[in-house]
Amino acid sequence: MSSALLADLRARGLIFQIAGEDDLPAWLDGGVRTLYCGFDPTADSLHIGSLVPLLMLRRFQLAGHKPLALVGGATGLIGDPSFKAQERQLNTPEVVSGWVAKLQQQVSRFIEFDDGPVSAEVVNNLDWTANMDVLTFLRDVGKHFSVNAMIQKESVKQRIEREGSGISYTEFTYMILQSFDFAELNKRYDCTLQLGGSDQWGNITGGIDLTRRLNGNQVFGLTMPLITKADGTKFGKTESGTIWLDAAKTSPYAFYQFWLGCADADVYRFLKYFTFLEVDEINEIERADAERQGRPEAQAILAQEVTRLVHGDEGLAAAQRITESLFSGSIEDLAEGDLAQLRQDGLPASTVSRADFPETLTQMLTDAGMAGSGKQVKDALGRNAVTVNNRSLGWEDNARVAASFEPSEALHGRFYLCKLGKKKYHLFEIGA
RNA sequence: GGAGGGGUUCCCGAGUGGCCAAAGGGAUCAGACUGUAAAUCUGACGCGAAAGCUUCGGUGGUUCGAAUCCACCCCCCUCCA
Repeated sequence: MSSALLADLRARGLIFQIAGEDDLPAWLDGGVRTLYCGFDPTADSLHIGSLVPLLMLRRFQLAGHKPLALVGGATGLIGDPSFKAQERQLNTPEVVSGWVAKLQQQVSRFIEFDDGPVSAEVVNNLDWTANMDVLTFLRDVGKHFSVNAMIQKESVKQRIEREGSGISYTEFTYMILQSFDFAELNKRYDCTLQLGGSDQWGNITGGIDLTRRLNGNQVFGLTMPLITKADGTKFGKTESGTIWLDAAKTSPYAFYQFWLGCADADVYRFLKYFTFLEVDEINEIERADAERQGRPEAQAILAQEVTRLVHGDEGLAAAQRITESLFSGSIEDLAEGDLAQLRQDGLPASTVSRADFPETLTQMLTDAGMAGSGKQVKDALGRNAVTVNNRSLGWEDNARVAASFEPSEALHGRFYLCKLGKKKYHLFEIGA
């Protein structure tokens, strides 16, 4: 039943370390097991960094195990110091609980809740920590931890040893809290496996030790590799910031574009990490791409698969509609309804009335969010990198805003598709 | 509580009285080349169309002139007690 799962995960490169490696395959094969992975509320949405663990829960579920998604209502109040260079700012309980509610909803999209014995559940560690008093915590939980061992953990080492940083007692306690979660889930749900990113190894093994001491049970841990990019830059961030899972924060279109822009050197690896396509299938794609000249197909497949997983068929369709019209089609062919639809679909857009035109294009495009400052627009104009409905504008047009948005050039009387550089589009809807 | 080190533009990091909007690197943006790639090369990179305006932890002061000197304050780190 499940050593096949481990083999698949290994083939995908999704396994970094396993605690209890010798016994885990047999344990998984022996029946329905409950496993969990935690997600701390550090923002009002998860970002794509959480995608691998989320899909991992689903992979286990598909293989016949019961996943628990833990949203850290308690741990989110403390802050995980693991491999963080600096102490983090505490968020207020109100803010955190608001985030918890959002994450619970988000997490739920990736796992199946109505699936018999392997039905997923969402749990919150605030449930078993909120009412625990300090003395009980210190006596029943803290007593099992050796500070000597804790300060040896790689995850907090730089905070303890490196000059220029430090760690508060609060954050130092995080590991104990997370360990307690595992022991508690073991007791409540018979949970015997914890998943996490490789940065969670220290916290996971802490939980394994505590579970053994508190409950006398052997439990397992599995970590996934840190997602890296071939060029060494951080995965999941772009020029415009974090790629969120929330459609309101990162539109399906932007999300789709993110994956489409994936480097050749990364794309096949990412297909294995982020999709449910079979490894053989992915290898086949890679071979086909290698034989073909020019543009590989893998990015399009990756973008399609992941966007569908996160935003559903509708979100994917919207993203592809926009992409198609901007990069392949010609904008003159777009029907009036299509343009309105693009706006609906999440193409950056704004409505301006002629009476409110600013003095300069630099102002107008900066206001629209197309550039961070007028200087950037100036630079782009100077290189003929700005177009409005396919007509290129130059620096000399800067003060001629109205002339740049000639009524006679409007699409369907009111739309102007403005492009800055090669990829940045903005739809202006201009009324009288 | 004591001693010492430090806080510079997104990040790292130079800069100890004018030549400093502040070296260098990274990141980012734009152009060429391309595949809406990569690598490479070029330009931009506090704000502003410009005139000009605002920055070097904070507040005051010295000076014709301060990121640089002085005073006080805040924050961080290390060691000692």
